[in-house]
Amino acid sequence: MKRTEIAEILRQPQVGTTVKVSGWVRSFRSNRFIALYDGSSFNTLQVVVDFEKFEEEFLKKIQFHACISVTGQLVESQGAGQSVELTAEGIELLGECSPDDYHLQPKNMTMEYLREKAHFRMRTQTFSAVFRIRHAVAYAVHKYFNDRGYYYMHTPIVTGSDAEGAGEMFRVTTLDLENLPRTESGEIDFKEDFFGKSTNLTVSGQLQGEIAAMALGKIYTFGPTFRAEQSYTTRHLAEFWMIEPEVAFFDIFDNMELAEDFVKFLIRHILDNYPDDPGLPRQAHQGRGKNMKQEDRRPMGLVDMLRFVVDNNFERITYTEAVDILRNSNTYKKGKFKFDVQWGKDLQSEHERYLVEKHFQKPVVVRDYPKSIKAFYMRENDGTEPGKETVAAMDILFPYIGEVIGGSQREERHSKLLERIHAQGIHEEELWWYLELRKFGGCPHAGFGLGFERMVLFITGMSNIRDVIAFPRAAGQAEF
RNA sequence: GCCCCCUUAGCUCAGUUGGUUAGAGCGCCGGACUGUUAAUCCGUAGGUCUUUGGUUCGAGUCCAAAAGGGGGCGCCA
Repeated sequence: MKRTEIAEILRQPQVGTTVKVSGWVRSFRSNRFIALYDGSSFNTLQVVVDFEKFEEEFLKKIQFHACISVTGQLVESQGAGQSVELTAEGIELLGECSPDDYHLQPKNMTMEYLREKAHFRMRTQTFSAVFRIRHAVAYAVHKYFNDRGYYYMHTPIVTGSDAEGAGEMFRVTTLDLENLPRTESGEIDFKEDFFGKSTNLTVSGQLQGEIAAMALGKIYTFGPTFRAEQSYTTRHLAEFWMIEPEVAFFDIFDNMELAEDFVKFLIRHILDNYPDDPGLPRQAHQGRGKNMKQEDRRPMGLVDMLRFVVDNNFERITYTEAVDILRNSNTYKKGKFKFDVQWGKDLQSEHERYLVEKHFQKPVVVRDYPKSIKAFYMRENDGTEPGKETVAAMDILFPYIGEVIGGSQREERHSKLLERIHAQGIHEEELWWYLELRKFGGCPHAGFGLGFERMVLFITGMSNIRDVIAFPRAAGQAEF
């Protein structure tokens, strides 16, 4: 007999029919009621067992997270809590799960404990919900761009450029580390390496994305990204997924509009299509308050906060305005910021959090940052005071998770770009192709990067980014 | 890279100013019950207090180092 997924049974219960379901045991109550889930739904199907029909020894093996197949008749439930249930006629034990040495238990376990048991944590209600939502957000990303005529580009994972402008890179090599080939002058001879040159894992698909935008007009990338930073925070990973749209003829304002609309679409997609799933992460989200300092607690429930973000316009300010707001704040005047606020210095997390959580109490888009603190490819703004040059960069700051998007209008003027490449000590030969884009049929364009896991973190209300990716890679951590 | 915190039963935790035999809840195991919703009730077992070294008459408790974990900062998405 062919098995039916639990989601299908719950969606359109055919009372009176005989069905076969397969799944894992979430609980076995009263030696009579099995709560069975198979991943197709957030909900379980109640299987009713007449214990006199089965061997006692057999029923004892139906334990927490054991895997079984059940054949039986769907009937209307006599109990409260579910409308239909399955009367078990035959049960097949597919996989035992002895609680003696099994890692999980039907009780609250800490996120830290489950992180160490990543091969089982998706079986919990919280993590299965998180990964269903993760899927849904990924789907929404593609839907959003596809519906608007964007093309999905696959940019390379291995890059020969070490000037992508976004942090430390992981080296990719097939050289024998015990016996490195050397040039006459004693340096490592990368001509002997697999690609005939030094290569790394990508830190951004943006530069190649720009190539595509200069031909296809509107593109986006969505792929793995690698940064070898020693970041020990709840919002950094060494391997994460990033979405990077790049659009020809866009300026910084078009870019901000796209970013806001896009992010709201993602959240709305989850609110509209997954009304059940946010439930458990929401509990996690509110429960986390227990060990938190008062000032760090979230005042709103998760769904309320998601609605709030979707229903309000993001606040838009310039970097210069942000500095003014911060310097005029009571927090600043009382000397309560750890770091000084000064035009020309980058905003610190505490400053961003003040703007978002205290001052505006909604997502904030900050633009026009000082040229000196931003990447070489960002377009220099016209008409700024000498010494106060800015670039058309923008960051979108969210409550609790900070920067979720970073983007800019790109410098499309060849001479300006070359100037900045030189000023930052980058070898222009590295970027010859990037420079040529400005020489031959270039145009104004803009784009941004959205940290996928940060978005999922925000939407699920989880508190550590390592809990929204199945197998987190971070400094000192690559198990599973 | 810098700073802080944690490590006691399978899990989550308590353990007073250093003082006899280290406790609880849940889980496991055994039993009872059988229309339950993390079922309930009764009972049993379960600990080299992360490791190493030190202080002390005496260390789960104090000190130092190591290992593992968590958090903050920086870097950013």
